[in-house]
Amino acid sequence: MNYKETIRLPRTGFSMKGNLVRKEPEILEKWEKEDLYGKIREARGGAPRFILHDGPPYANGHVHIGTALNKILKDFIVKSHTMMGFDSPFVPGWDCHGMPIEHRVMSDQKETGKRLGRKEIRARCREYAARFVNVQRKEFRRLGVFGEWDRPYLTMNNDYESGIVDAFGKLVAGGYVYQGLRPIHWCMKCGTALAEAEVEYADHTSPSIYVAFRQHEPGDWKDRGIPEGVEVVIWTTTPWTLPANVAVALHPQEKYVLVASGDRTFMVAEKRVSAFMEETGLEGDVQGSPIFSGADLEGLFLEHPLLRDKTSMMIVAEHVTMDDGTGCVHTAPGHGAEDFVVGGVYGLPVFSPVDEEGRFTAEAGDYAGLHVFEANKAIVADLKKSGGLLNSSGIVHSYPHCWRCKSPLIFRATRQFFLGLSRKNLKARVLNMVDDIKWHPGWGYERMKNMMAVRPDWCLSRQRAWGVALPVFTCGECGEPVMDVRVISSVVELVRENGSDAWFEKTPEELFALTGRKPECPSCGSGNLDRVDDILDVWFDSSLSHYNVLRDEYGLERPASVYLEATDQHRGWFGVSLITSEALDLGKPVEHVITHGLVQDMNGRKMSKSLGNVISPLEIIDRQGADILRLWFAGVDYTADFRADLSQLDDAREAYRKLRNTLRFMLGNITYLEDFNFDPASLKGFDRYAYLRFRKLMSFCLEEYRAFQFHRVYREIRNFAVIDLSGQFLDIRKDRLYCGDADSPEVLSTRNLMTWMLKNFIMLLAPLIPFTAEEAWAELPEVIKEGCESVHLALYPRIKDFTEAESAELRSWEPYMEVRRIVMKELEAKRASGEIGGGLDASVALEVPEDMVPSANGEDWADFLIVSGVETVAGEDLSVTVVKARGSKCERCWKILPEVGRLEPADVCSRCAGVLRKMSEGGDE
RNA sequence: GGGCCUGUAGCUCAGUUGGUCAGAGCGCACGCCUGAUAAGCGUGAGGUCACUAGUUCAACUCUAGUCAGGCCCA
Repeated sequence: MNYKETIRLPRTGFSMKGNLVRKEPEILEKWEKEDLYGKIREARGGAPRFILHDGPPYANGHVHIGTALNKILKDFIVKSHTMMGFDSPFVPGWDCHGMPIEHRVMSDQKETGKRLGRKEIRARCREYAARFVNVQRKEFRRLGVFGEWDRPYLTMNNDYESGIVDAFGKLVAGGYVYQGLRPIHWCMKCGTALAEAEVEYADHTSPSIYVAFRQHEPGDWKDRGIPEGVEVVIWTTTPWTLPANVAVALHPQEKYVLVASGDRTFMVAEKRVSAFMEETGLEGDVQGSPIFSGADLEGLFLEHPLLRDKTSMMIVAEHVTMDDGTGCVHTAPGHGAEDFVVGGVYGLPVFSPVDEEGRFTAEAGDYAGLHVFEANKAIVADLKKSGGLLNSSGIVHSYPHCWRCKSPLIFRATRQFFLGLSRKNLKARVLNMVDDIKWHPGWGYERMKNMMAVRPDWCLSRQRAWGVALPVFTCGECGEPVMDVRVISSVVELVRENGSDAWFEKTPEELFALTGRKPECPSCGSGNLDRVDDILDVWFDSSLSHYNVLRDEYGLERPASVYLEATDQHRGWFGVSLITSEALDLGKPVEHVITHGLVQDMNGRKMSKSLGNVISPLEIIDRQGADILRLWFAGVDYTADFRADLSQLDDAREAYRKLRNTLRFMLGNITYLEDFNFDPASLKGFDRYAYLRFRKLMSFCLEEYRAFQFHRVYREIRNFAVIDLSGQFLDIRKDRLYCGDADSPEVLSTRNLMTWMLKNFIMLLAPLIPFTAEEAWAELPEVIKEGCESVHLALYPRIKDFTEAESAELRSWEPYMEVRRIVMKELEAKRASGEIGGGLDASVALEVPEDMVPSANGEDWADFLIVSGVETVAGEDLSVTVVKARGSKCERCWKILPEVGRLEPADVCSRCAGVLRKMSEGGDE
């Protein structure tokens, strides 16, 4: 007879196939329709706060794998902490200003051939940024990330811009802001500064000259053992920068030698001697001694080759190479980026006597009025006359050009506004703040300390259009900067009402009129002020998110609990945020800073379109679903760089399938649950083991969620599903759940235990795979959901630590599990020899220690081993004998037992006969 | 060149303060089951812990260096 109808097979609407691509959008829609996020906020109102403050991604392009990883990790934290009982709001943000967007807009404009004004450019940039905020918002939501998507913070919003101006005013008032010179790429034809992204490199023919510098104060040189009359030789391709020369840089460790040629003696790097003599055509002898290192010469002075009243200092710098030139590098801080940096170290003046059109100013003496490239000839001629010129030729090399007009660029020092890190001991204060923040992983501390310590003053001004206007003036008479705190305060209001555009629409008179005054230069008293039309560095924008966003208006407060960004943000957002927070005297902006690695391809290379190795998260979502992507990310240790390969996605999918099937099986079995009444104390046998194991899993996972170690959560959950549930508990308990007496305490307590585990298991999964967890939650009977309509509203239970007795109890299972392993091997051996098929074909004879004879730690031995029968005897050594089970197969539970055939009905075992009898009496099922 | 980081089975990860720590899951191979079935169960084969040299009675675990790779600077 077929007894299938008399057993409780799993039944559930939770399908085996995920169908995530179809289901996830439906769940998303439901969440939004029912305002789940709002309900979570409401439910956690008044709970302890846990604020993850979002570092703003750039509003350009689609979400790529790196931004997806970042937001998903953030979501893991927010969701897990929400379920741990914290009020954990998430306000996403976007960085909207800056070069990349302006560059895109300008490129589009270049194609149309139209030249746009600033107002138009800004409007188009705003439109562009807004478009991609919308694109990315939709994509982030689709990833299952919860947050205030309808009320994000945008750095281009009036409030935010206004806050930037406000903060800038406070920094001015605090004395942190100063004007100084700094060399930048400059297009003489367009008369504008260029950002790095606007520079194109192309071949260009430049002069190539070798110039000898004479000793200044030869006595000082002699004191260091250098003969009088030795000349130091430099090589340059920009003769016109020689008037701005203030130093000659040597490499500190490289060797420098003397070369006697005719009646002169030159000094060059040992490694460059032959190239130097070959190119200049000079003949001479390299002297074996003396030999100097660059460091030996530091601090000596040379005569300036062109300007009689100036000198040039001997300095050392690591950027000096032995690849070209003489190893002695002409240094003009006004005309080179590296020169500027090393000049800063020595406190050298930034001299740059060149105007916007590339003509020398009066400061250049005889060269005044000459265009710099024309001046090359005059300078070469003068050097020749003075004897300083050793050789002059030409060189074709890669040279920076303007992306717009294609003409060659120069480096030119311009007046810029800086945040002085040495003002009021700011850097030291920030370094102290670093001590006060917790860094995850711990080495983030060292990295931040080291980076902050060598950080130069922060150049805040940019000669661009798309950003927040720098609210300052310069005096038209004396040229001094005018940073008027009262005007800035008024501009704060102006910008709050009208955005930063308003600055550009008003004259200095109008701007001063906001304070009821007339323009006046505090230095010279002139009323003739020029509005500075620079914008602020975009890093300044994002650095102020703590100031603009961690406040009531967003339902947040400072300090935030956590910042979480990729490791490149140590110098970036983390660093600049600390600086402004300290400079504004606000204390630390955050308690914990977490960093994750960058996503690379399988070979550790950066993903880029040109390499064709890009993995798109959107494609994965479209084909597999967001939960698969999330599970993939959950499995990796994000503290290291993440080498992403599509093959790993197969593993994530496999893990998902296993988790899903395990959920499905349990859901299918609790269909028969009537009352949820879970009492751990009433559990018996193997149920106790499963219970203790699950408790251990829970406390482990909650601890790891607290420590932001998601890959450990993932590993434990996955192993638990594979080993403890699928391989052990569910396999062992299948017989009881299917065939046992429905009213028996064994069935009821096992079913309650399983229900309890299932509910908590879904909750553990919820932060990682929020869609699937929600889908499973919906299948749970109302009685056990305790009124939570969504799993994301549920709270993790408090899990008690193990008592000594419980630890001992769990340990007491080890020998039994060992017996089980050995029996499995024996069963396998019998299977291989064809004696048995399934485990129920077998009966096992065990020789075990005396205390193991009565039962498997309170569990029925046969059930524990999933065989038809077990006989135990006490023995010294463990021994396992597997034989074919004797008796007949019970047609209901499929065990082979001797009593089958002797009862009524004749084809079932005694347990099943009893159950059948009861069923027919009770009439149920 | 500097600061910081990474390198354990094909893949993703465990391996507290040096001594049964060379492990897990997946994948793979082989087999079983057919009442979780485009499921489920079992068994098995895979690593000289990037490399080299030290310290030590003992090193994946400590020290130094090398190689490969990453981020940020220069």
